[in-house]
Amino acid sequence: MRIATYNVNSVHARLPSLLRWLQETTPDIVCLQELKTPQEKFPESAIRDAGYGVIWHGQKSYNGVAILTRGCEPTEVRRVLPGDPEDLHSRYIEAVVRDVTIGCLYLPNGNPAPGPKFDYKLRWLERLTLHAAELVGKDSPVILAGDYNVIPTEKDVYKPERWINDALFRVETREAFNRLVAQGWTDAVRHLHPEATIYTFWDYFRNSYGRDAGLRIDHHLLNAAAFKRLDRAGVDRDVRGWERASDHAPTWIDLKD
DNA sequence: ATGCCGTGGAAACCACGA
Repeated sequence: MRIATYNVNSVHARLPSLLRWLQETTPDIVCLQELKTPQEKFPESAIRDAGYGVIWHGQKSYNGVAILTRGCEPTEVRRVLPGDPEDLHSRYIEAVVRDVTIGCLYLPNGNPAPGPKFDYKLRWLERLTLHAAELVGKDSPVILAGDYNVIPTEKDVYKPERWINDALFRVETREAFNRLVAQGWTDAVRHLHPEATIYTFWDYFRNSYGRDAGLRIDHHLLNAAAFKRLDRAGVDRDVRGWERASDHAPTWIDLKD
C-alpha cells in the first residue's frame, strides 16, 4: 500500500500534473496540501474520474488539504485540528481507510521569526503534538503525513548555516518536532535512508532544482503498528522538473499488506 | 542575505509561500 503526500501549491494550477502522477504511480492514499481553492471549487469530478474517492477541506486563496483513496471512499474522522476554535485555517484532515488512520497536515510556515506567525506555528505544532498523543498508541497503523514546514536536521537542507534563523530550521521548531517524534513516531524516509541526501522541496527561483538546493520538509510519521509494516520510502523528484510544477515533489512510503 | 518565481484575488498591485 503506497501512501503519498504532495503539496500541490494550487490544485487547479497543478491538476494536469496531479492526474498524470496519479496515473503513473497509482498511490493508494494521497494527502494533498495547499489546495488554494474554496470548498465548492475543488475539482472533485476530475479526481473521481481518475479512480479516487476524496474528502477535502478548502479555503479561499490559502491552505486547504485533501485525502484521496484509490478505489474506495475515505471515512472522515475530523477536518480540524483540536485545541483552538478560533483557528480557521484549513490545515488538517483525518480519515480511516481500511485499517489505516491517516492524518493529512499542512503546518504553518512561521516566517518571519520571531513574530506572531512564528508563535502561531509553534502553537499549531503543540496542538498537533497533543492530538498525536491520542493516536500514537493505537494497535492499528497511524500515519501523520504532510508538509511539516520543519527541516529536522542539518542533513535535510542544502546549506544549514543559511537557515539557522529561518522558522523552518530554528532551534525552537526542531525541538518541538523532536518532542512530537519522541512520543513514539518514526520519520519513515529518514529511517530507511539514514545517510542519504533527500529533498522534497526546491524554491522556484535561483535555479534551486537544477542546483539541487533543496529542503526535506514533507514527512511521514508512523506509529509502531505502521512502522512494523514499513517496506520502502522515497521522493518522486522528477515530478519537480515537469512543466508548471509545484515547488514540492510527491513523497511516499510503501507498507506491506 | 535575498521573494529573483508562482499563485490567487483583487485591482493594474499585494499577500503569501519557505
